[in-house]
Parts: sequence; C-alpha cells; structure tokens
Amino acid sequence: MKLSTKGRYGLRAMLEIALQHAKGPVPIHVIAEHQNLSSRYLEQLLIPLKQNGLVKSVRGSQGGYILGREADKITVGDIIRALEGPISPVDCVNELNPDECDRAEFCVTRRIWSKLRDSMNQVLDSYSLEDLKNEATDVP
Amino acid sequence: MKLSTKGRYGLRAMLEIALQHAKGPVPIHVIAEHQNLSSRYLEQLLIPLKQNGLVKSVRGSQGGYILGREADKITVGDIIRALEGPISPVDCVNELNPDECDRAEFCVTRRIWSKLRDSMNQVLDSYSLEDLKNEATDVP
DNA sequence: TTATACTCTAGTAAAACTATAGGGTATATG
DNA sequence: CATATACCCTATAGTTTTACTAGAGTATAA
Repeated sequence: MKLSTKGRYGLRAMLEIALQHAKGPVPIHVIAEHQNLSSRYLEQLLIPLKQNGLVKSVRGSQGGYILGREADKITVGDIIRALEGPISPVDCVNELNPDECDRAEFCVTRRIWSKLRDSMNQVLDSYSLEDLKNEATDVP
Repeated sequence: MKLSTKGRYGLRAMLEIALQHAKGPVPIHVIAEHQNLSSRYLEQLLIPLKQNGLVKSVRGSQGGYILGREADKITVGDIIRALEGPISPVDCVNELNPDECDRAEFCVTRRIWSKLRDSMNQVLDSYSLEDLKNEATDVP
C-alpha cells in the first residue's frame, strides 16, 4: 500500500512548476536540481502528466513546462492517477479496468475495498495544487 | 497503492476461520481448498497472524487454527497491518518506523500523506471480522 | 546557425512479490 | 506406543515491478 517514487516525485515536480509559474516555463533540469532528482528520470514522469493535460511543454530555448490549467483546478488525485493509474487497493474494484473475479457477486471483502478506494480518492482530491502552493509560500 | 496477495489472501483465510469457528480448529488445507490457494503459501501468511495474536494454532491431529480473540475484536485493519506492516502511503509518515527525510519540516506534501494514512486506517478499522461474518451468512 | 530543451525508445540492475520445497516437531487417536 | 495429522521453521527460486540510465532525435528562440 505504498506510493511509488513516480507519484511522490511527480507531485513535487508539479508543485515546483506551480510555484515558478509566474516566471514562465520551468525546464526539467531546474526542477531536478531543486528537488535533487535525476533529470532523466523526471523527464519520463512528465510524459504521462502531459498526456493527461496537467502540464504543457514549451520546446526550444527558454522552454520548459507550465501548468496545463489553473492550479486550483489540479488536484493531488489528478496527479497521482496520471502517474500511477487508477487509485484502488485491488484490481477487482478498479473503475477503469476492473479485473472481475468469479466470486465478485458473493465477495464479502469487495465492498471494503470499494469503500477504501473511495476514501483514498476523496482525500487526494480534496487538495489542489493551489492549496499546496499557499502552504509552501507560508513557510518563512 | 495496491494491496499484495498477502493481505487479500490473509483476510479471506481469517474470514474462513471465523465462519467455521463453531466447528473447532480449521486446518490450513481446508482453507486452501475452499479459497483455492496454495496451502504452502497460506502457511506462511498465518505466521504473522499468529505472532500478532489474531489466530491461535492447535497442533496435532484434529488441529488447525482458531481465532485469537472474538471476531468483533478483530478489524480488517488489524489483519492487513499484521500481514503488510503499517498502513501508510509513504515511509516518512509511517508511525512505527518513520523514515524521516531532511525536508520533513518544510515538506508540504507530508501533511497530505498523513491525512491519507489516517483515512485508510480509519476505513479498514471500521470493519470487524464479525461484520464480514454477518454479511457472508446473509448470502443465500 | 547554434545552444537549449523537449521527445521517443530501449535497456538494465536491484528489489519486491509470489510462491515452492525440504526437513522438522507436537499431539490426538487407536 | 505407533502413527497419521497438522503445525513449524528456513531456504530458495522464478517472475514482475521499480527506478533508473542511456542514446539518438526534434523543435525553437536568440
């Protein structure tokens, strides 16, 4: 029940882009240096974020990444789902690609996993990048 | 953010033991056959469950496993924690064995992981084996 | 024209997961 | 007391996933 580094690094990268939004596109290497990550790895994390419309890329000199939409319209859940796929403790209650098993109808544990799934999504969707931005700038 | 088979199989095994509680100790091979699992693998899952007092073992002929305490005193969270360790989306908010990082003090994302951790534990602790037992016996 | 920065694809080492296997010990029963 | 039953302990092996690393290419501002 752990988040992978994809989700954690990706969220930190998104926050970095959000914080520097005013200054224009943020290049990968800047994020990587700030967050002490491999820029080559970060590069790969930005692909699904772009595909999901959470960031836009600007190529060429002075290029980099900008937010795909306003920070208050991007939730932590959006970011995690883009990077790690549907948030679900088991595949049989995965909404996108349910891996139904024979016993689904009688399965007593299934209901618990559904409830856990909903709760996880609810918590992660209750935070937007804007919220994180505000907290980050509050720090002295 | 997936549960491993340990957690899923373990919960099903515990439910099986709870359901057959009246008939005395339930041998591993019975659980394994009912749930279509490898009994050799199941054997390993029962070790941590026993260490955590969730089941007791009875050796010898007519032996098997019985619940370590009443079904309404065992939550799904107890079972998952016994099998998979502390329920936490990241190690830095793991209560038992916190893997604090340098940035913990300023870390904006940390608060979200705490809230997610609490929510996950709360959901899983809101179901007892007794609840599951009741649902299971309701099925025609 | 050139430096900057994104894009796409492939490969790889390490860790975690999911078992399988062998040899042992305790105990109820006949 | 012999024996079948069933738990107990440790080791290991195959597979998958994770977390990168690397090479070659493309677009664009200056």
